[in-house]
Amino acid sequence: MQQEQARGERNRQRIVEVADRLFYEQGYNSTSFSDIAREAEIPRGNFYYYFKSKDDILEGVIERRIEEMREQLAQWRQTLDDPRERLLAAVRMMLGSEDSIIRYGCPWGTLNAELAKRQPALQARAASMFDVLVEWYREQFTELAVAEPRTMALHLMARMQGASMVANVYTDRDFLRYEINEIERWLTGIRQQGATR
Amino acid sequence: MQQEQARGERNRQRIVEVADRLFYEQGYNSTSFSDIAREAEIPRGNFYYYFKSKDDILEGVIERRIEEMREQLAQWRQTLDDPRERLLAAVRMMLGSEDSIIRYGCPWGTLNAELAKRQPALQARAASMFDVLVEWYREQFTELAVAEPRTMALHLMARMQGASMVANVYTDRDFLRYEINEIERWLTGIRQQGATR
DNA sequence: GTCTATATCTCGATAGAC
DNA sequence: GTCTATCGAGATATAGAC
Repeated sequence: MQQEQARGERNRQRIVEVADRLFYEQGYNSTSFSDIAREAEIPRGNFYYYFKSKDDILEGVIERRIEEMREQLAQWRQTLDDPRERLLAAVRMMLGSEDSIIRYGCPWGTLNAELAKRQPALQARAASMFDVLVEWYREQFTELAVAEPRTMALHLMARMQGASMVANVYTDRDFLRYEINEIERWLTGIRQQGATR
Repeated sequence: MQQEQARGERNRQRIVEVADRLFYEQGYNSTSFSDIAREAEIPRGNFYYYFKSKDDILEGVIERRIEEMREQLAQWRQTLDDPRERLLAAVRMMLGSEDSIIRYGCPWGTLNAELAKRQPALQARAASMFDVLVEWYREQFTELAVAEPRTMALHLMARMQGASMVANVYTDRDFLRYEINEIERWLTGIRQQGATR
């Protein structure tokens, strides 16, 4: 946990890495231990030494995704002075994931949508991934002195989710780029205290 | 098929109705024959008399959804003269499904997102549900003499999908209403040949 | 046409040898 | 700590009596 890495810590980490990818590409409920075991090259039975259940692996995946996002957000906050530029950087991030978004949708949105159906407790945990990003958006809108920064943050999320969803349904890269461009135009045009107008 | 309804046609129809609801509330892969059999009060074994596989039931569900949507769209086309009013009617339809959208997301979007992961052939069929609506949107935008009507249609779909997704993730009825209102404002403000401006 | 019984498979999870 | 063997439940699908 501290300076010296536990013997099994690497295995645990590898399980989470593989599960993260497979939960995204296949969905949570459609990914079995066998799938993860095969790709992580770790016997099925060993999983229960590192995690007490499949839900527990999901917990690890969510924590991992949150941590990665926090680091990315902290970096943008440090390197970019203008909150508007920070928001634009977050939107443009989607361009770097074009291929996977078109094939599998947004990793956060699709995970939440799947869990919302029958696993509300797990979905609530998955929603915390959204929280990290929404809260960061809200901070940037607040710095921009925009009215209702929280609502603006949710609106930005909705625009990105909608773009990902439709691009995924139609496997349409051009539309994804069009929508990203439109979101950029919207952000660029926002005036202080001008709300959405 | 024609005037006289086949003996088993009612059972077939009931299976599709129940499956339609359960695929929405639970997801396609997480809904079993037992689930459908229980609620439709039809023994598991009988399913294979009416459908040759689970995929075949999904096919029936998709056809049913498409048929219902076509009827709704035809009605709006008949009763509303202004294409802008028709689009607004389609957007406001979401208000009538608030509760279910917040709980389970958009029935079309979540089904497509689920199938896109590992069942591309089925997803392509599910995308045809989107086609019906997108094509109808496109026709209305064309009548409005807006530039790039097909892109506008996809954009409208994306706005609605994004609103549903975020409202679902946060179980946030107020945000769904806010987004619907914003979409209405956007549609109302569209000028001919003015594109998105 | 309708239903019961069941085959075959895979799932998440556990027991226990080493 | 690591691995094999296996459990009980539940999945889709089928066989065949009525």
